[in-house]
Amino acid sequence: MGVTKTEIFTEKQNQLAIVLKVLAHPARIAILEYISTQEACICNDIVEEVGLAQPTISQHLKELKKIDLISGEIEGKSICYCINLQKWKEIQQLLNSFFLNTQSNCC
Amino acid sequence: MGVTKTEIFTEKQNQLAIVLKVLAHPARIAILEYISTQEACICNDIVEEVGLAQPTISQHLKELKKIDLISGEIEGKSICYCINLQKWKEIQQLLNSFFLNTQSNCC
DNA sequence: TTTATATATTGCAATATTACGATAATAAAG
DNA sequence: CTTTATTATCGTAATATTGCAATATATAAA
Repeated sequence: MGVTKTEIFTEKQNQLAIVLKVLAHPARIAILEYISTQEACICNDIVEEVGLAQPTISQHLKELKKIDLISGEIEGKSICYCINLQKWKEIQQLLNSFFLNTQSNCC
Repeated sequence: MGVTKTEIFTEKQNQLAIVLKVLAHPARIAILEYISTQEACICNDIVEEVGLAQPTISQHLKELKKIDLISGEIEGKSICYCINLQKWKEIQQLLNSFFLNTQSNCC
């Protein structure tokens, strides 16, 4: 089939999976890392930095925006992408509690 | 195309993406959570617990094993699956450093 | 050896993802 | 208004993922 059976899982499990899925691509990891190193907000050279075609980067940015991980503000004719710190920390906590709650207790 | 251009990314970016991809499915999250709640090592009722067909669960377990996140020991006619704590902590650290290094400094 | 139980593998259909060329949309500059 | 630069969208090809029925494999019990 190719479609995930979300209905049999909990809200939390699905949400965590969605967030992880967005993060689970080297290009999107690279984009996030690159944005974070930029002093100013001028983040329109992601295309050159990452090395994928412009439509591909645009698509990846869209996915990051979809879960509110980054936000884009129009700055002249370019757009400034920034990490949404609140969401960032939210995800960090989501992952932390997952890792803390899920521990081995055998073997 | 549909194939990720791994060659243009760093080793770290690719590794992180692979690990996140494995975790990025509600069924695999559910499996890990279920295994962690089991007192003993007898973890062969994952199929009933999660609610997917047996071959599907087997496939998900295979992916978790592929990155060494779980290990399966033969115990009679069933197999005991356990979380690999060392790998678990390794991933946790990998994620932690990613989240610490990647922070917003604009907007 | 036969039967029952548990897990793995194979093969396949449905859907999702990745990447990019072509093109549209938007806004500053001339 | 036209041109230029930047980002978004559309359409499409190649590949990956998800899920399951059918079947294979392996081990314990009878």
